[in-house]
Amino acid sequence: MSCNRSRMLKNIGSSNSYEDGSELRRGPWTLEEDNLLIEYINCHGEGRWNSLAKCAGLNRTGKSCRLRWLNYLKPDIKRGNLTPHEQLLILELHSKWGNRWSKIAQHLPGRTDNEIKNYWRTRVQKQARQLKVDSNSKKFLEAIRTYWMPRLLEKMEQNSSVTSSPCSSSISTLETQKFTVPSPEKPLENNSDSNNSSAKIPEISGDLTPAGKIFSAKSLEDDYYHVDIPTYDNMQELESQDISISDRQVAEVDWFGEDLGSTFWNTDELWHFRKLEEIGV
DNA sequence: AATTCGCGCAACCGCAATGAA
DNA sequence: GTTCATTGCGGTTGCGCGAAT
Repeated sequence: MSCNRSRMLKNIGSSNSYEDGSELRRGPWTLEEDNLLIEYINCHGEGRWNSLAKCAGLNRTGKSCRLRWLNYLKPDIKRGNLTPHEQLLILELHSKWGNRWSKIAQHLPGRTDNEIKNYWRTRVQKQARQLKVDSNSKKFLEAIRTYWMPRLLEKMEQNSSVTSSPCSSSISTLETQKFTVPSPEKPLENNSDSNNSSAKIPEISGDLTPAGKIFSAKSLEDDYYHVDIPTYDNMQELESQDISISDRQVAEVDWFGEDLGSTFWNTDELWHFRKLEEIGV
């Protein structure tokens, strides 16, 4: 929800009472409250949220102040839609750690655990519902690996070719050359044949850029294919590369104008996926 | 034009972990 | 060692908005 939209909310929040009789506010934050919180933290720093709430003149719980600051007001919060790169990272890290939102968020600078959690619930679980499978099931993970991730990599390639950065285009070429996207015509053969390596996310070897390292993957023969989880350090290294800049640029020009979430599974893919289920793959 | 419905997201809640007194 | 306050985390709720009917 945008800041403006937040302020447009008609509900100005309910309230409970403090022991001293003053009102304890709940619900959406007002512009005035935001300003009070920002000014106070700018002067005194964050932490000790309960006393902060009182000293700042906010009739809010410390918890509420902390949440508002961390999820919305903090200066380094990145607003806007998640880039394909970030989405891919979320999918990867979730397959490794599950619902450890805060841990996942640590690897996406500027993104909050709440945002990632919301993304998972609204976008990813929506895909699972469409496929009529549990979002934690092996089948769904397989579908993510087979369809979703290659699409994200395609998107990354498209984005980087638009911006035509030498660095970013080389990265995406490196990745997508080896990443076989099942064609709508022949996905069953590829996916059902365990000896056919074209259905696998292949091992990426050689000298990789930071982005390439992040997404280097082993064969899908493992239940859960391995990815090198980026450390915060190489995320920062990545942030300094052209690829991340171009990602951001693309995001800013409404990359999500096309609803990525709802367009991942076209009719053919859904049909093939259900066929895979029928034959017990 | 009015109503319904689903989605996205900010905010809240409960619980566990941590640390100070 | 115990109690209490604070912090952090994951799950859930509720509301505005826009699309569909």
